[in-house]
Amino acid sequence: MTQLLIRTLRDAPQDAEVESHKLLARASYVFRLSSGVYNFLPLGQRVLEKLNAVIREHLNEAGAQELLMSVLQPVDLWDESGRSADFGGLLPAFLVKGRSGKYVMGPTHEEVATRIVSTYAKSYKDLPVTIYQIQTKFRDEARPRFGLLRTKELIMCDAYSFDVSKEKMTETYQVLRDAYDKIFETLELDVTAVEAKSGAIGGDVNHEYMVSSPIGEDTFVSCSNCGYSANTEIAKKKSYLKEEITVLTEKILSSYNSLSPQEIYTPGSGSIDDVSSQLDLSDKKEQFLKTYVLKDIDNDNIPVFLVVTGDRQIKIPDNLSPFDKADFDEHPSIINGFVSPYNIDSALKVRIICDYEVLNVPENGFVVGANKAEYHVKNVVPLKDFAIDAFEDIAVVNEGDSCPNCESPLNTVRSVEAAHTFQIGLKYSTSMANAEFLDEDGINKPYYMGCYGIGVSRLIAVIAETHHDDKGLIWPKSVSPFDIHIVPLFLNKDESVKLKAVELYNELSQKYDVLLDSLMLQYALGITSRKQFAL
RNA sequence: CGGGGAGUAGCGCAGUUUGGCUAGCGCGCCUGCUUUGGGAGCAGGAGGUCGCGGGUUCGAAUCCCGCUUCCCCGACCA
Repeated sequence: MTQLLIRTLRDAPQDAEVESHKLLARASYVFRLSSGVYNFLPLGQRVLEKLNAVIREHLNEAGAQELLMSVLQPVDLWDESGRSADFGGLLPAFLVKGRSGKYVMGPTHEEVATRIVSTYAKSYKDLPVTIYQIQTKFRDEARPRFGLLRTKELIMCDAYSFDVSKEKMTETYQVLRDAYDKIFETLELDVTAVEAKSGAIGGDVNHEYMVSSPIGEDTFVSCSNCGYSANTEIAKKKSYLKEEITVLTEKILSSYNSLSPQEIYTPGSGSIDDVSSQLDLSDKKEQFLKTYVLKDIDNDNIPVFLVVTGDRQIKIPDNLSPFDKADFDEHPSIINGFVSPYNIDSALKVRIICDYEVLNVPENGFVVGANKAEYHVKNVVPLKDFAIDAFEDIAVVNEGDSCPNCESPLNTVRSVEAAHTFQIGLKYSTSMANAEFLDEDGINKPYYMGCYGIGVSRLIAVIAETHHDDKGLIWPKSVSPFDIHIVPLFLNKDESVKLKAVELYNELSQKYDVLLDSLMLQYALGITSRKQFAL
């Protein structure tokens, strides 16, 4: 007989906003101790263990070996790989100062994994090797939110592969991705693997495993025709060839001769939203040009204007960094809020890059900033009224844009990132000491690495988010805390009921996870739903 | 870090504007009796530094000052 620590709530805690958090809190799966810090109650722990079992099964099948790395990692290790700097002085990690030495509470384990494998796998005969662990990670999130979806302390399954060559790394990568596919299939989650930004992990090829959800923090695009899919952070849209640009340029230059730029007074309107509503054109933001001011950190910090149509946002290229206040102070002719590629101060050295969409000039030209406080300019035609140094695909893809491969319209899907896999190549093996193996030709070579992460605690929220109805949670069979719930009735009237219930429990629990409910023996069936784990 | 909202019993809330009886209500919890096919009824009961500190006042959940925690939007996001 069980005495499960459960206290279901009719009302969700006031601080629970998203459905998964409400359901998991109301049904006693998780308990929030502090912002972004969650505790798993007995029911939640059972789900976690089931999830882990699914993950282990498929990773083991893929030849990965489970181990357990330390939470504490010496800061020296991060200095060695160069990532203390990447992470802005380790700010996003929790720092711990011991009696001797400084540590981070592991936000991720590439360095440790590299150190371990490079100690034990020194010969090409030892490779490939893939290690993994399921462990709590610590990330000092600027803003934890959405319940278990973004937390400071999270449970993750992270795997690291080590190969002798790029080709072998690619093969291993595929093996692990196949395992991931099986894991998500078992969990009854509909995931889409998309191309994504590698961020501070590093490497070129990487995939995010996205689960469609209206509360997702990410958006990816997908092409139903050719299958192209990518996170909007890096997604491409149709680009134009040089010849096409030439043709369009000539067309623009010959078609807009009657237009001439005209200054308009737009007090207080320093954003596209403001100015478009002031001009009564808030549903026609594509007729505006938005200019982002950045600096080229590889090239003497010269200003770069990224120009997109007003309905779009930009993807910031790696070599550019946004202007801060000091930068604006240094360039007084660049007026924040009214910046424009038109009528630039002649003394200013600036590079102007336009998105391809800027070639789609509206009938009356664009409305742009005037490079003068409180003013904009209308009837401005690119190429005619201002010069452009280059056209590039710098705008974030919008719904309906053309696919870069097949030009079909792209869909955008809001989503939650459930997992992320990376081919990181030589990043750690070349930056860290002795991260080499002896190859069959007698030469020491760096490992080709891959890294793979599944957000285990986040998955619980993702599953809850996608597997429920208006009455409560409906777990996939593979992770349900119990398979069978026995509720004996009329216990106090008939002793044989109890005997029978126990007998049934003993029999069924040979093969299933059974909950024999002793907490409500004197109650009618009606009240049992009070303690249903599905709530 | 910028903007907005909130903190009163385990959970959800009222009371605060206009200071004044012993700080209330629903759910949950405990005891007893009754009830037994869809979140039981009746009776009795336990449980509160009104987020924290200071101030004003005869008197503060309520007014003033400071702090703190939590949530949301944004920035950020390995």
